[in-house]
Amino acid sequence: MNIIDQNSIAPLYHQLAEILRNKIRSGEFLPGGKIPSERNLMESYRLSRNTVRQAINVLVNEGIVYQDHGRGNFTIGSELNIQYQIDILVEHNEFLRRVGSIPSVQHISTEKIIAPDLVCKALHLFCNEEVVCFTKLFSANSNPAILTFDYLPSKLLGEHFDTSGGGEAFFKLLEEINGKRVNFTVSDIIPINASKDIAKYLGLAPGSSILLLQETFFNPGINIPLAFSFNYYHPNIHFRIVRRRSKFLVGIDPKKTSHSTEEEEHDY
Amino acid sequence: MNIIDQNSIAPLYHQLAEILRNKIRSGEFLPGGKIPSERNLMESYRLSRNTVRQAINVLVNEGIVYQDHGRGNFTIGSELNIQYQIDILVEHNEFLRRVGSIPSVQHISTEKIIAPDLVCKALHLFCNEEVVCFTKLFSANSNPAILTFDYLPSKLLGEHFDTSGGGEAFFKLLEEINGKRVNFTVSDIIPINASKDIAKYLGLAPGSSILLLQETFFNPGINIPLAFSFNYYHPNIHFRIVRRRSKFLVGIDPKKTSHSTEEEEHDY
DNA sequence: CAGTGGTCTAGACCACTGT
DNA sequence: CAGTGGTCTAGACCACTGG
Repeated sequence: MNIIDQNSIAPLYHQLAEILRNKIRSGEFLPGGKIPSERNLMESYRLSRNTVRQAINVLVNEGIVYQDHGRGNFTIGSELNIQYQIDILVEHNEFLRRVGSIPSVQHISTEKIIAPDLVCKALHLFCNEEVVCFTKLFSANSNPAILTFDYLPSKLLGEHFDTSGGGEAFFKLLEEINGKRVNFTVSDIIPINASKDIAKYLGLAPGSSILLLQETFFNPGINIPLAFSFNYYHPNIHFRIVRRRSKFLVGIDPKKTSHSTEEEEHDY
Repeated sequence: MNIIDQNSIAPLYHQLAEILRNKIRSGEFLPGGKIPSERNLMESYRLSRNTVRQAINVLVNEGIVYQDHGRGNFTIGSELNIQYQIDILVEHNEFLRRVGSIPSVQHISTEKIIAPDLVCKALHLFCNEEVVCFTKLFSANSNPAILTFDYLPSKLLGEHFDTSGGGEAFFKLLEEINGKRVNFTVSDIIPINASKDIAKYLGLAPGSSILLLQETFFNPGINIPLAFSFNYYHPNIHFRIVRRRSKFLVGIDPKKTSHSTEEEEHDY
């Protein structure tokens, strides 16, 4: 699929991003190497410059391409490949797949319980409200990778209660129930020592240092938390971040606001 | 500064982003509230729609604005404010300032040492190469927040060796020396138990669970690591991530490639 | 239905890089 | 200098939301 389909539902910039992404993954564009110039891509795919740039922007945000003014656009070197990209919302299975693993999910339990304090607070519930907790273990190549506890208020679940619910992404369940698309989540990354139970599931020694991701799911009408998750990560899953430097000050009360129409470039 | 300066060095979209950002911070745009529509902003600031969208895109990427098709653009609710945004590269001081703290830096030491193994590997050095290690403690409101160890190969430093180098951002030093702009870094987030030394600097009990950020600095000609840092974070510094859901499949070898010009929308 | 964001085009000029 | 990415405009049409 190296052709843009003008009639596809998928936007052109997305199709082009997909094409370029595949060429990077397949090695057709060498790691650290140059990709065709934007004007070149315009002609090759019969797209406007803005659309080409939009596509490349997607790849830049994914951390697999970088741009160098006056020189060109380049792929990121192979040793810098993302391990766990944390600023785009896709399900755990997809993440594991992306780092080259064969993912699998084991459904451990589905229980109605009184919401733990933290969950209560995160979901704006009353003290003794009931939630359903889905417990799952995601594995990569049969090795335990992520242990998840997903909490959903019983009142939202209604008649949907279903003890199976195995490999499904939590998103999908949320959307079936809620009718609304979950379009973002907010997570805190917290370092903890694994409890005996958690360590057992992840195949670690009790007390091992691991990462806990506390995630709250929101629907488009924000400020209304829908659900909450604890995600415990096996140390083999690396959280890797590409931080790009923004060219201009991303400021809060700049120190020098005295000059009226001063340019704002700072080197942070 | 609510006016766009057409003659400023700063791009128009950046100026508009700054204006909107300030209105969000000041509370002029209520938390969770709607901001003016894009067409409205076009008129108010005499900008084209694309430029307005580019500005808003900056804020979306910063996690302080979200977009809702057909409804409008909204600010993120106050309780969701970013604690530590990890996908834009600014110096630690600026981060601390952004979460409402008064930052300060204590320069602890500058030493020439033989590169530790991890540093050697990260910087592609020979086994016994010499590096300079800058140790600093960043505080927020006088409370210890981040302990950093910055490593730079001696051969890059040349005559610049300077035992002071206190509060300067590591970036700036790198750029002075290297002449090139550091434009991104790659970091791994690792959970550890604080050693006695580290715990002491951060005012914690030895063995406390904390986050370690191992960061490698690259210059635009990528694949050439310039420098390396260990950053130990006090648990009071929260790492918070906003994950947005991408509307389209961000795919690897999609399972269904059978259909020739099939649309690619999937719900991950 | 009117109003909103989402996508796209065609064309322009600027700033930076390397030869 | 030619070639590259960076910014910007003016205008168009689509898709989604809500009354």
